[in-house]
Amino acid sequence: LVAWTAMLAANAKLGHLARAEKVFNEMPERDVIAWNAMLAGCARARILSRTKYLFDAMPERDSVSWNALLSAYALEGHLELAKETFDGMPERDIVSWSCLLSVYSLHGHLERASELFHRSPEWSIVSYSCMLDAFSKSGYVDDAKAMFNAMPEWNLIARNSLLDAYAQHGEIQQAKSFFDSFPERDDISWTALLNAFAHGGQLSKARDMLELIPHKHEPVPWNTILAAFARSGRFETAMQHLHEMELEGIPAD
RNA sequence: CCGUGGUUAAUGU
Repeated sequence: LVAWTAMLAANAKLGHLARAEKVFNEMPERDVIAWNAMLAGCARARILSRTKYLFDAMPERDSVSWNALLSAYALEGHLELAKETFDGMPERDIVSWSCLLSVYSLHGHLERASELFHRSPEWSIVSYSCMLDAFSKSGYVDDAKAMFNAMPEWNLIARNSLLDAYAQHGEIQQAKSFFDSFPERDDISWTALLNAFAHGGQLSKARDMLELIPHKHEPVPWNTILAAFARSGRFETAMQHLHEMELEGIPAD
């Protein structure tokens, strides 16, 4: 059962919904975790009707099922349905709270996010990260930083979030020294750093930094620079950059 | 106290 569910979840995660459903249908038995995996697959594929249908058809539901449904509504931008789901849950765990918080954060509702954060019975690293993003999105870099400092522990996502806050506001020095202090970095860290230089008016420096990225052929950092050239009205440079991308074998998507 | 685990929540164009 564990192996079947792992297969199911892997297919669902890769977006192979049909294969996931095939596994689900062929499984000799299904427990609530298998149902939840199938539910999450539909949610990720953004087939809301199927997600809701599965949810209603499940023989039993736990908080993971409810959280998956909440998350499905959030993905589709149905804030009210997400809220109704949250309110209608028989019990709310720490993920339920951070899930609804993420909905408000992602959609830029700082007031609602803040209210929910303070009403939460407990905070996880995700709750803090969501609030950090909510502040950052609304332009409150200092509050984002305060939220970061208030966290009991930090991971790469939290660090990337604050780095992105600096980057979005073009605070190059802050971003640079913060980036240098990271115990580990991923492509998102690098992209955020590029963005700091791009938004801080040092576009050619940002371009040069593409060469320093460990995974040089990730398309997102290149697209970031391309977008920055376009925003600044340097269309000739943008076209040249696009040509360089072709030469590097980076597909323009 | 720490680590691990078949399903759900947070970061870049």
